[in-house]
Amino acid sequence: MKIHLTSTIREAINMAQEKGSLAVFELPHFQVNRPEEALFGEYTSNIALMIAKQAGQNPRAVAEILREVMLQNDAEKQIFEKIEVAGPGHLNFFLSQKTLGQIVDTILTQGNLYGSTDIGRGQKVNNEFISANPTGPLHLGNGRGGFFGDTLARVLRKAGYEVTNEYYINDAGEQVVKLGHSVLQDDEAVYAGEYIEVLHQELIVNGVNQEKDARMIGERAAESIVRTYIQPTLVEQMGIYFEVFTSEKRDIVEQGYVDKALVLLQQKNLTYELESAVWLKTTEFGDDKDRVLVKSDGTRTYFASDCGYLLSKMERGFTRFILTLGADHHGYQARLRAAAEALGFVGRFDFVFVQMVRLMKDGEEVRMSKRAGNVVAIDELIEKVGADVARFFFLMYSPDTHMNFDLGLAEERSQKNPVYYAQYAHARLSGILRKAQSLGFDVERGDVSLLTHPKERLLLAELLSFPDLIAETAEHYTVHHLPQYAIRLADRFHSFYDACRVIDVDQRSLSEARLRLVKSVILVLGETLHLIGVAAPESM
RNA sequence: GCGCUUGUAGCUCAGUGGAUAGAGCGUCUGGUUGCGGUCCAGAAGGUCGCAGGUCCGAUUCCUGCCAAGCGCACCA
Repeated sequence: MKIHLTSTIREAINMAQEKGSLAVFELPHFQVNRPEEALFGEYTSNIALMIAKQAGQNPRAVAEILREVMLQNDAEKQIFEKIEVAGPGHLNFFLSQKTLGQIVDTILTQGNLYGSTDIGRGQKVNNEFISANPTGPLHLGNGRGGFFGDTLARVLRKAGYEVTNEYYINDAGEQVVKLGHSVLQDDEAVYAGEYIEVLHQELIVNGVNQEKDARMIGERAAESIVRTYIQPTLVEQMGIYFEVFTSEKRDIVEQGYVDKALVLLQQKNLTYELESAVWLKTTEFGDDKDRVLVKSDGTRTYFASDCGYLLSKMERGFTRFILTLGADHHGYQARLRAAAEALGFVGRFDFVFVQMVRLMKDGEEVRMSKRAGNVVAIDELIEKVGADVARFFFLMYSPDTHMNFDLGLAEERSQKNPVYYAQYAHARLSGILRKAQSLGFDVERGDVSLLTHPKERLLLAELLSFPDLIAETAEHYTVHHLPQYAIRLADRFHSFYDACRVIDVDQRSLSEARLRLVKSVILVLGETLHLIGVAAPESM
């Protein structure tokens, strides 16, 4: 609708210019704002003001001119009920009953596909997220990034992108050696927690061969952690599916990607030797200092592995990389971007940084976890508050916010939690439909032009904005707008429900119109909950 | 010292170059014996961190400062 209105305005401006009532100028970029509660339509706030500035005319006069032309154009289409000029030169658009009613037909025809677009058609997106070191259970930050990446993938797919969810396992570096020492429980141990105890028992005490090499032990422990903690948590608790798990050791190093990347960068003359180390000229691509690829002792850095990994992604034909990282990794952005460019990647490379989550209880931060040692494991939180609550709660907030998750509140007030509010609306809607069907109402044929109540119009306007929500989220990764939309839609529905009786045997035709609206809301709310990744229950 | 992120209602957080800055929770008042009360309507509560700048207009953009979190390796 946003785009539709924009083009309608554009058309009006052109016509006014042709008639000479507006000066000719280059049309600035402008947007039409979202539906506003007080109005049942949409409005643009600054177009007339912007034009007035360009054309050197009075803002209110410009708004009047636009209004006249648009009303003329609209005579046949009947998109608007009225257009008014208000304030310092704002145009308010009130959508017609016809336009609003059509949305129900559209939704019921398109079903789950309502809101889908093809803006991403032909684009292969690599969506890498979590990629936690295989040195312990997933923590809260991993959980937040995981939910984010997963829902982002769902939205991108709905917008027509071909998305590959990918998890990178850093199983070749020093972290694995540290893990090995930890499992051996020798002087160089760094990780602690119940899971280390378990691994110590399995691999050392009950180990078949008395292997003491830290790297060997670490590699075995890492495999075990991925298999017994990380993957079950992802699949069973978090509901996240990855198409690809890439092992640094097996898929990158042993497949020769690091070597290939080094050769390629050398051929491009983007490396140099200094103090017997090999450096990549990342400063030529915006980094603030060059980075070492091969250390003076001849071993490769982690960054060299990253270059190999980027090369492997490039060979798989992606046109866009999305990399969701913990905020503590923001320092890598410049060098990874530089590396991709140096290797010849020409697509879009987006970074999302997820800020840390502080778990609060009784006003104090909860730092320790029985299972995971000095961090809190995501599956422990899910066991406490449930997967739907954890997921919805994390997704509600922008990744930029340093969020405080109040555990006490989530546990005690679970009935008041927004996720239940949205789910309850879905259950209630479903209940209405069931009842209507059992009473023999025709839920297919209602005349939507009867939906003229203010609460009905507000609900319709909300449904109307769903496709914009999908498009915006796919473009700007504003995933947190989805839970907010679910809450707002549920809110509009409850308000409508309170004011408008749906099932009424004395007003059959009105009931049938409202039942079609109810069906539309079920579809859109259900789809929103599905994208968020929580249940859309038909009863609770 | 440099960099990234953040600073909006009592709390957790949305939002925006424009008309009276929003939601949930909490507080207060009312409604609802009716399609599922896990509901609805309303009220109170804000110098949008501080100070400058750009602009007709800044909470939004720019600069500086203050505060919080996180980074600044030939570690991963």
